[in-house]
Amino acid sequence: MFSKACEYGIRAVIYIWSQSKEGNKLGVKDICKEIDAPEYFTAKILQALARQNIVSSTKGPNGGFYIDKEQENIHLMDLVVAIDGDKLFNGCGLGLKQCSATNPCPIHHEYKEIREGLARLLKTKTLRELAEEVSSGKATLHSVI
Amino acid sequence: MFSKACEYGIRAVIYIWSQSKEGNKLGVKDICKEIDAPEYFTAKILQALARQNIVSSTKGPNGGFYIDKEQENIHLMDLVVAIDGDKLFNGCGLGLKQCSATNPCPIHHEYKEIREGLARLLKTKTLRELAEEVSSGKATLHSVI
DNA sequence: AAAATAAAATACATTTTTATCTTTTATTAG
DNA sequence: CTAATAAAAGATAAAAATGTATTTTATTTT
Ligand code: FES
Ligand code: FES
Repeated sequence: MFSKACEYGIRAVIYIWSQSKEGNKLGVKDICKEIDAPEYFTAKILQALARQNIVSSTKGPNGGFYIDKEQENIHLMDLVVAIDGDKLFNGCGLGLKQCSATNPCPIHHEYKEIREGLARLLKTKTLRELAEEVSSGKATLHSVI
Repeated sequence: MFSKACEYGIRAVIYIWSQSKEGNKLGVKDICKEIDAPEYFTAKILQALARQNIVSSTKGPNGGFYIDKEQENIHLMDLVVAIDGDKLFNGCGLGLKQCSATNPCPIHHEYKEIREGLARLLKTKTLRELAEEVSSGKATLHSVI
């Protein structure tokens, strides 16, 4: 469904959110240890997200990634689109060049429902809510194998 | 969502179904022209599907791909799993090593619904139904750009 | 039996995704 | 100001997905 980059990105950002209290910043190493993701690869993803203003970062001692006031109303959808683009939400399930109701593929109507259900989920959930689930212990960002 | 291989495979098999009347067989070239898919790549996919008994084939003159009596009750789900596996239907949306209700990721409950909705769709639809949509002109297997 | 046909198998090539390592730049602490 | 720190940027590499071409095998027609 989502790319690996997107999975790591979501987990990383939720973790940053869950730890982002008054100016507290997190280093890539810490993040990746917590969410069980490859360090250099995840760093690239976070850098791209910082460029797109989904998260904030500063260099130097006590530097790291954090959440800014302006980023407080970001939805999961924004994050996913920033990494994977919007093909998943517009594209045809069977790969036709364009999804269209007037020229539909055989699963268009049903697939559209699924696709829109997913979009609704991602648009509804804020990163704040998801982070809260983790902070409260109701959800986790790494398997406990 | 689905891999390219799976998209081509679904389109190809639906087309074979839509044309499979009394012993009529279809060559890869014809199939790919109709569904606008890369020929050699699609051939591989169809060969794999033939090995897994999702479609039938014979070599030689008048040979090609066709649907056998034994393949008449195949659902779209069988086809998708034969090509892409079942990770999409079991795996965690955020890439945790295992999806589990007792150790859920922050989107587990909602994602599970989406995932199961998709599975329901694929399990409900038979290839016969989908082919009928195409035969009757209600749906198409290639964009009309 | 020979020629023609079309899938099957094999080999190869390209592109995209995922992952790692090194160098540079910005920031802060001392 | 200097040294230490951590992200940013750039270079490489490995793996997987996608795509193409060639050879082999089975089948049928003549
Ligand atoms: S045309 Fe295929 S999903 Fe809309
Ligand atoms: S644990 Fe993530 S979807 Fe179930």
